Parts: sequence; C-alpha cells; structure tokens
Amino acid sequence: MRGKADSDLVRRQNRMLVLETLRFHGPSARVDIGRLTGLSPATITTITLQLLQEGAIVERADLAATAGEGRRGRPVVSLGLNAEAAFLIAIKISIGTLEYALADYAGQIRARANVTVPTRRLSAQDFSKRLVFETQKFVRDNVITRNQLAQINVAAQGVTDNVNGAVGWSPAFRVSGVAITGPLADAFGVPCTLANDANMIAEGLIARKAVATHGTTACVFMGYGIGMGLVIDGAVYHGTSGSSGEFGHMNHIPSGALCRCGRRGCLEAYASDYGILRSAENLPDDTPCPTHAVEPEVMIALENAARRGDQNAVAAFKTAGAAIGLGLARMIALLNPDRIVLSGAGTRALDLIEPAIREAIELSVAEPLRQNLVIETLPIDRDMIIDGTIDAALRQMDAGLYATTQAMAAE
Amino acid sequence: MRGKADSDLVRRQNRMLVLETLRFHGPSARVDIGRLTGLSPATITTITLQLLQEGAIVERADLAATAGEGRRGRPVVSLGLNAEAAFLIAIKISIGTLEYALADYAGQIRARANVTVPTRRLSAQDFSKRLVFETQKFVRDNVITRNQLAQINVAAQGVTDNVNGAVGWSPAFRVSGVAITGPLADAFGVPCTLANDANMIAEGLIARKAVATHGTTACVFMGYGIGMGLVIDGAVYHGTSGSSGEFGHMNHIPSGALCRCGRRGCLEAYASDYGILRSAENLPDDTPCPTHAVEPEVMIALENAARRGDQNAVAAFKTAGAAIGLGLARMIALLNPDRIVLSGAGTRALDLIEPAIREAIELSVAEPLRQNLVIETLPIDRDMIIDGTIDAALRQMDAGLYATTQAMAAE
DNA sequence: CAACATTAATTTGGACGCCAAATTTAATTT
DNA sequence: AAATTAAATTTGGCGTCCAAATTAATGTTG
Repeated sequence: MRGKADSDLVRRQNRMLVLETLRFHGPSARVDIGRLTGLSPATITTITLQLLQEGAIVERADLAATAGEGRRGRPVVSLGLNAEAAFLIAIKISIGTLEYALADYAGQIRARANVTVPTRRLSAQDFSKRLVFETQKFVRDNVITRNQLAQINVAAQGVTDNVNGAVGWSPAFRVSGVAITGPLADAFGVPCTLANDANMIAEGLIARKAVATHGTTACVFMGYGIGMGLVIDGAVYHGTSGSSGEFGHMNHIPSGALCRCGRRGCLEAYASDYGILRSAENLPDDTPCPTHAVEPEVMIALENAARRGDQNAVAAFKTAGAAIGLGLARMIALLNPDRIVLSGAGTRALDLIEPAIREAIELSVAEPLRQNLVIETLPIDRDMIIDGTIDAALRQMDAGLYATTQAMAAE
Repeated sequence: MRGKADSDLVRRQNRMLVLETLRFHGPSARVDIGRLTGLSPATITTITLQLLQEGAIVERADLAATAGEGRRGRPVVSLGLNAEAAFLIAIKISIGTLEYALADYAGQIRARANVTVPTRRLSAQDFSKRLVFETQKFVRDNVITRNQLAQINVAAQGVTDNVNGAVGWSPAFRVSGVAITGPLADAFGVPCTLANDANMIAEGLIARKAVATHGTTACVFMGYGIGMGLVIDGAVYHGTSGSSGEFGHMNHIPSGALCRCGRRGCLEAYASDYGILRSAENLPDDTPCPTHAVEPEVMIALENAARRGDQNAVAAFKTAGAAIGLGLARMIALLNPDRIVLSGAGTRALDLIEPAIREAIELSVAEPLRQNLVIETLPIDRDMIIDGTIDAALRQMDAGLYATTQAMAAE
C-alpha cells in the first residue's frame, strides 16, 4: 500500500500523467491528451491551463497547419513541452573521459563536450573537485543564463551507490568511494543523481518505447564491459544501493579468469572485449586486464578472423557466448523475465556468440521458463548512455514539476 | 505512471489502507487508525462506518476493558476485522499429499485436512478432477453454509504459471501442465490463485512484519528442495509467468550433478536434502533422484555424523554451502538486495554449511555490494507455506472488498 | 454526587478534485 | 450569410478529504 490518498495526490498524479503523455506522444491537442489519459475535457482544460501558466508547456501554433485536410470544426491547438522551461546536464564518466551533454526540457541536446581527465590517476577528492570544475566550465561555455539549470544526472560504469551518490568501484578509478552528487549539488544547488550506466541504457529504451510497460525485461549491454538494466513493469530496478544488474561481475566460474575488478571468474572476464581478446591470444587467464578500452578496430579484426575460420578466435567468441548464455540462464531462473534485449558494440559479433548463448540457455533453463521468452538484439549501436541519462533526468524533472503544488499556492 | 486518478481511487486506496492497518496491527481504535494511516478522524469515521455496514469489520467491545488503567475521557472503541465476513481455503500441493486449511477473514485457521493422493501417478486431467473432488469434500466436511467461501489459493512446488493457473513442472507430478485454478474456479465460482510455494513463504514473512516494506529481501528456503521468494518494496515479485525465484534450479555447475528436474548441475542437486545425502554417500552424481521426500531423521543423522567429524558428511554439507553461497553471490550481483533470510528445515544444519556460504559470497561479490547486506536465519522451522498462502489470499480478499464501491451503490 | 476535565467519535461547513452537460469558439461547407 | 462540425471552456453537481465545532462517555474532584 502506498499511503493515504487525498485530492492533492489526485491532482499530482493527473498532472504527471499529462506531462508523461506529452513526452511520450509528442505535441498533442487537448482532445488527444484526453483520449490518451482517460481524463475528461474539462479536467484537461484545467490542468493544461495551470501547466501553461507555470511555463511547463506551450501552445504549438506551428503545428496547427498539419491538421488542414478537409477537417471541419474548430481546429485543434497542439500543446507541447516548453523546451525553455528548464535545462539539464547529463554527464557520463568513463576511463579517462568526462562526456557532457546539455539538454532542454523537451529532451533536445543543445550542446556537447568531451573532456579528457586522468580519472585513474586522481584521488577521490581530486576527482570530485575536477568534476565540479569541469562542470562549471561547461555551464559557463554554454551560457545558461536566463535559462535555468534544473538537474544534473551522472552515469558511471561499475558499482554505483546512488543513495550516497558515490562510485563504489569502477574501472574508471583506481580508488573507491568517489563522491559525485554531493559536490555537484553543493556547487550548483540543483538535484543531482548518480546511476549505473547500464541502467541508463534501460531508461533510454523505456523512453523510446523499446521496452514494454508490463512484465520484466533484461537489457544486456555487451562491449568493453558487460552490464544489465532490469526493467520491471516499466520502471528500472535499481536495487538497494543502486547497483543492481552487475551482470558482468556475476560469477561465471569460481576461481576462474582474472577480472579487472580484481576478482576471479566474473562473467566479464570471459565475455567482455578484453576477455575475448585474452582468450583468443591464448594468454593465461590471470593476465592483468588493460586499464583502457580495447580499440574497436582490434575487435573487428578478431571478429573477421573468426569468420575466416581462425580457431583461436572462434573458440574465444564461443567461450564468451557460453558465459553470457549461462549467466542469462541463471538470471532467467531467478527472475523469469519475458524479454531479453541485447545491445552494445559486442552485438556486432552476435553471429559468433549467439549459438553458444542459445545452447547454454536451452541446456540449463527449465522449459516452462523459456517457452515464452523473447530474446532480441537492439540494432542501435551508438552510445545510448547519455541519451538514457537525459531521459532519466527528464523524468525526475517531470516529477519535480508535477509536485509543484506549493509553488502554485505561493504564486 | 499508474493511470488517471479520481475520487474513486482515493476512496479505494484509503479503504484498503484502513483494512491493511487492522490486519497488520490487530484490532485498533479509530483514533489509532487515524494516527497510523495519517487520515483525519472525520475520514476514519466515514470509512469505518461504511466498512461496518458492509460487514467487513466489527466493533470489538470485548477489548474495551484492557484500556482501564486510570485512563480518563471517553473510552476507545476497538474495531477489528470481522472474522465471519468471508472464508478462504488454502491448499498446498506436495508429492503424494494435498494439505488443506480453512481460514476466516481474520486469518484464523478453522479447519485442516491432509489427503493422500498419488500425485505422481495421475494424469494432468485426473489430478485436476481429483483436486476438485477433494476440495468439494473439504468444503462439505466443514459445512461452509451461511459463511461464504470467497477465495481459494493454491501453493505448489516447482514452476508455476500463475497467469494460466497451471503447474509447469513440479516434483509432485510426473506430467506437466496440470491445470489448477481453472477447474477450481469453475467448480466453486470464487477467485482462485496458484503460486509458487517459496513465494508464499515470502508472503507469510511480509504479513508477520519479518520483511521490510522497502528495499529488496531474498527469502531463501532450504529443505527437500531449494526455493526463493523475492520481496521488492514490500511486495512479492512473481516474474512474468509467476515462477520467479527458481533459485534451486539455477545452474550451479554446467553438466554437473543430476537434478530431479531432469537437468544437470542445478543448485538443488548439490544443496537439497537428497543432493547432500547423495554426495555424503559418495554415490555417482547422476544417481537418479528419489521421488519422495527424504525423512527428517535421515538428515538429522547425517548432520550428527558431520558434527562428529564424519569426513564424507562434512564434505557433503560443505559442498552444499558452497553451492548456496555461490548461488547467493550470483543473485546479489544481479539484484543488490539489502537482506537475505534463510529458512526451512535445512537451516538446522546451518552450522555445517554457513562457513562455506560466507566464503563463497566473500570470494565472488564485490565489496560495495555486500557491505550493508544482512544475512539472517529465521528460526521458524514449521511449515510456513500454508500460512503464507492464507496471507496472500487475505490480501487479495482485502483488495476485492476495497473495490466494493459498486456493491455499495447497488445496495 | 454534581460540576469539571479529558479524550473519543461525530457532525458541520468548506475546499478541491473530477465529470457530465451546456455553452462558446473557430473553423469548413453549403 | 447560415448551417455544420468539432475543440475547448464554463457551469453545476458530486464525492472525497480536512479543520473546527460539537456531542458522547468516562474519570476526577471538591
């Protein structure tokens, strides 16, 4: 049970519903919002009037023309999210790089920046300071003056603690416990959130309607690392501290191959780019892991070698597939998902690893658990982490705006 | 987002809140309900008046005396759930046995019955028929006349499909796809629900406040089989088809020991009673699994042998602990729970298996994921499945009653 | 033992939300 | 210009909640 309900809850929920509808379906007429939400025209008038007054949405006269096709009656007035209502910054922390994006309330990216930062050479405190410094620079460079900054969201690889807003362990750092949200919130005075990068991919898929709003979908990311975002009934599951879906560091073989996390036998040590490369080169499985990402060209060359019949390469991809397959089989037994979505650069080699994945699942998952299971590949190869981070931030901003009951009263 | 909100939603949610409060805290005065729910006295008066008129709750004059201790002012009137409001039947299906319980709306068990049925020798259809027959007999034996039967809930081991209300695979049956809820619903005309037995243990723990209403708790059951119920934010997670938490049939070692589910390498093949027994007796790991439960005496003898230093027995329990520990480690990586509760007869041997469990977790779970993790043992050894099934049924009945908006209008 | 104090529960009056139905608005068609 | 059509708004009513006033039931006290 969610707690007591009153008229305030009703208004907030319905305002949120209207905002979500506009975000999901794009600019829409009041009639359409009514049809999509199930709310009466009278209510839509009231709610949209408030949102217009607050500046969250705007009339889109520019879209009126489209309707003119023998359409009689009073023409519709399209309403859309007010792009200028607020701005957000999405930051992606990777090894050696900070990636910035500035987006407006409509979700459009207004500016980007990549900053080289020696993440693995800085202390926790120095990194926090540097992060604030670079963010201030990004804000200055893009003159967010009259436009208000409303939210900063950060995505990082590894184990993130999104309660305390710190990175527990990440390949990007040599140190642990790097504070992220605290310093940013202090410096900018806006809500800041830290999250795992794979979970942000899942957020992006939800926003793009690539994931159903019911049931359980596991969004697996394969590439330099292996990650997973779990979507349960349309919402990303974050776990207790925010680090659910550490699929890559789920144990595959006890005391097995060395992983860059320092442990042995993680799935990632067999199925990530560096794991595949290591086994293709017949290196001992305790060969130290590279601290930098494997160049795509190297992986593409290895894939092509495998396709030409290079036995070492073939075996390496097969090993990777078996690891992922067994990991998925274990996940399926635990969670009984209805859908698995594979994404990331690693899917480029899907032809080489998929048979082993399917074989492992068939071998170790009970038939009733897999008979209705859909496994599919997301063709989108580009980096979806920033996009998903923006989507998550927008959702939080909607939730902030919808709760603006007090602000209305104050005004 | 959950859809549009209106005054109907408000009333339903607050009625449900009042019912849940009474179920959770026992009979309470209106003032106390107000304090616990956050609703105003005026609202409590209105809601309780309706519930009294509908017969869902009753005044408990018998509890008035307890207050008399120098208490001034108008005495409280305790309200409690009306035990006679409705009745439910909980059924537990195990190998060779149907276990029945009749409970009232207050959760008190009014009658029990155990019926021997050759579950593994019947066809799917024959079992369905027999189930209806035995249930009819149970109803007749307990003369549920003026008292109305409102709900039938069934718990079964194995893979349950609670969407279609059929058992996919279970050690209780030789066949698969045994229809449960359909035949019962047809025969009795009341809502019927099928669920996995481990999930019902989790339901029981929630009702007994043994599980927090926030965060993620994994309730592991160890005994003849190995099961798990996942509680996320106070609600049992059932997965897509209702078979989440097949922890026992999560793969432990590929192509490993034979499991009674017919596959190889399941965790259960190493950590369940029969698995432990098999390895203690140094039998080949493809020795066919018994189709009946291992006698508790046999396991107790084995535990004592291990405690006396019998190396085979010690090794067998250690192997079991390692299997459970590694399984938990994998689950932790995926789900980042804040609490793990171990229960079931298997916890009797916890002294023998716990070191191996902890070792496996420490070896293969990243530190940030386990630093705030609590692992505890539930002393309750008795069979909690029937209790949990009753609790789940009561919750469904509350939800049915709270929705009784229409009934009120009709009346 | 009657007036007072205290606490529980109800009643009253008002606010806010939603909706149905009537009305207004802005276009096309005739 | 009048009729038609469809979107959006306004009006009036209903249901929910809450705060404050009132009533109810008991213990305390002079």
